[in-house]
Amino acid sequence: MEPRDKTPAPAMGRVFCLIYIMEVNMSNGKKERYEDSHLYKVRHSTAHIMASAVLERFPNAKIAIGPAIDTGFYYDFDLPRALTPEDLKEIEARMRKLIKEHIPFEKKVITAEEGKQIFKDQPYKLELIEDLEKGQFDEHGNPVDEKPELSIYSSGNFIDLCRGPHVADTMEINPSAIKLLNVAGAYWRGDEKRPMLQRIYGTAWENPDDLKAYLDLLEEAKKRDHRKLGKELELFSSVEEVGSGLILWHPNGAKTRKIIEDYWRDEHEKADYDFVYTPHIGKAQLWETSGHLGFYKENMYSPIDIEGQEYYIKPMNCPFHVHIYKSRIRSYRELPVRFAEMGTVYRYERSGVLHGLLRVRGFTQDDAHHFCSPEQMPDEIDFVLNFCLDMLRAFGFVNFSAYLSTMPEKAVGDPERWKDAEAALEASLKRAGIAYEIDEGGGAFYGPKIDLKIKDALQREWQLSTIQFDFNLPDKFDLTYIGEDGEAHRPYMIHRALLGSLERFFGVLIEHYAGAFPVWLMPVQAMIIPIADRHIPYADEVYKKLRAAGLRVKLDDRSERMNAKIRDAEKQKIPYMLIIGDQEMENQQVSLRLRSGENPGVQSLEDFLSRAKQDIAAKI
RNA sequence: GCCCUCAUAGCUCAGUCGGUAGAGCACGUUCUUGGUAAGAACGGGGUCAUGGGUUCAAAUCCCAUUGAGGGCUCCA
Repeated sequence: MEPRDKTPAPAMGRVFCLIYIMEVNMSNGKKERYEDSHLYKVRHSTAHIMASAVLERFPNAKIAIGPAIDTGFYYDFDLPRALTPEDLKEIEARMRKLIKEHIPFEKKVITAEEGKQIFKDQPYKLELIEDLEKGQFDEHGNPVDEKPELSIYSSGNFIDLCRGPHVADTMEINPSAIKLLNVAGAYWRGDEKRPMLQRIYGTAWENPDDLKAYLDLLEEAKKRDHRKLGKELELFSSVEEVGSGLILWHPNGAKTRKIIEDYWRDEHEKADYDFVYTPHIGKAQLWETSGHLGFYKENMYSPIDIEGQEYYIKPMNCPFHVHIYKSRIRSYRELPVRFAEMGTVYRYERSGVLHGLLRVRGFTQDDAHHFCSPEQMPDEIDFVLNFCLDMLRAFGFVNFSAYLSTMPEKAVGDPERWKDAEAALEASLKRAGIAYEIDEGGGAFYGPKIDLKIKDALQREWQLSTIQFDFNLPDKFDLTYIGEDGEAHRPYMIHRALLGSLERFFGVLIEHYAGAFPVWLMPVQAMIIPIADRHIPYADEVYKKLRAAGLRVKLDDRSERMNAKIRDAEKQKIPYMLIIGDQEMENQQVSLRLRSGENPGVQSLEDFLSRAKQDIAAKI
């Protein structure tokens, strides 16, 4: 099956942070851990300065925690009223003023008693002290082994319970390299049952140039936002009347989706997958057996009554594929069996988590289930991992990393099989040369897994693919194959999604290419632009020839100026513009302009076609 | 689901102190027939998200609902 912890909604993954800094380059060319870097101290210290500024403005504010994060820092406050953008400006101005006062940061080790006295008006700090006193949790609520030393840092009038480290003095903070970004709600200690605090996010860098580079990157990310481009390029929409998290694919998006699906199908065909189709609903009993009603019910929609029987809309495809496997006796000779399906599933997601194409309620997984013998398992993993990487590479993703999640405390299945499976997964990752981290105990209860992450053009990481073992469903559905020995054996089952879901994959694709997809994926590949009406008959001839040659081409015969037509085509990111005027008509040529603004110029139709075909074949 | 913010023409947005609406783009018509990123004129288009309330009067103030955005939580 594909229980809850496999696939959050649309697609196995989430956006990680914008720039994921693991290491920082130092002036001597060496690298150091981010947590040990000066920048980390700068950010953490800037968070304190911010808290100090907030307390000046709201003397009764209750302060919670304020760590450095990958691209800056935040601090959580309990305030008498909601913060406004004006407040942020004001706070930021005060911070600059404070920084320029060259305030030193001073550390002092204290006892819990002293701490309780110092923070007697700060309930959140008192709670932290009590937890630290018990030696159980650090300031982020993470469990700790030893009873830690309590320390406070003071900077000017501001005192905070803090482990540090900090800069020695605000001189080390460049007041022109900080900026407050936004306010958001955040639960105290991330617990939705506890009070909602106001979190101020800010960013801080070593110098104004770095700050500017970061803000530019945020700008660039905004420009690439798939929701914005989806509207501009008429790729998809979702409307209130239909329902949130439900996607309408418009003709342009549908065209690209079909190309993706066709390619996917061809590759699976070549790789010995068998395609299957399965229904959108299934009886309650099916989901009872699979365990979904036990473990996944909160993500499933209410049942439908059909002649007194309960049916559920499918949140996953696995039980259906399992039944196809089960439809007759299987021999070891036909293993591995691979069933693939673009399966559309529906999952309940809380309204607040929905996000464009990246987190939706109805989506199509590029799903498949492999059934193999234990002996075949290492090869099968190798195969599926490489198949996955090739698939992603075809769409222009070349940087990968992975998480390998191993057996959790609560797990089904024989620990020996877990070990085998984990070893096979790890060996495959090594052979494929993928950098991976091990998430110890992070596997699903039914099997270990590999989650693959890709890096996009802005170096943002996205998790799309997942390859998972399942020791649960073969047992639940009593799957067998007849071995050489004539006995029934339990097959291994792997499920995998390469693109994740078409919705999410398309969203990532849009952002990766900023809508300017490679030619083979573009809904419209070439726009023919006649300069004057008298060129339309020849332009139409060109149009027909290119269409006949298999190019997706359009003719712009509006009574507009050529410049306007070029502008519109560029805005639609159409790769080739073929301009046709008197010269071209006379010599049976076209004048080629690219969406990059490059102008290869006048050429024969044949030359253009062979160029286009080359680009399409090269997937550029 | 929770906190905050938002919802005005197909799109992007303006609309002051409460006095029943504007721009640009897009669209339509006409003119224009041009050489590598916006030619011109005219025109159509709005129950100001929905439902209540306050008020002589609501796009504007209040409440609820729906949807969206930034986060949190969930997903892991």
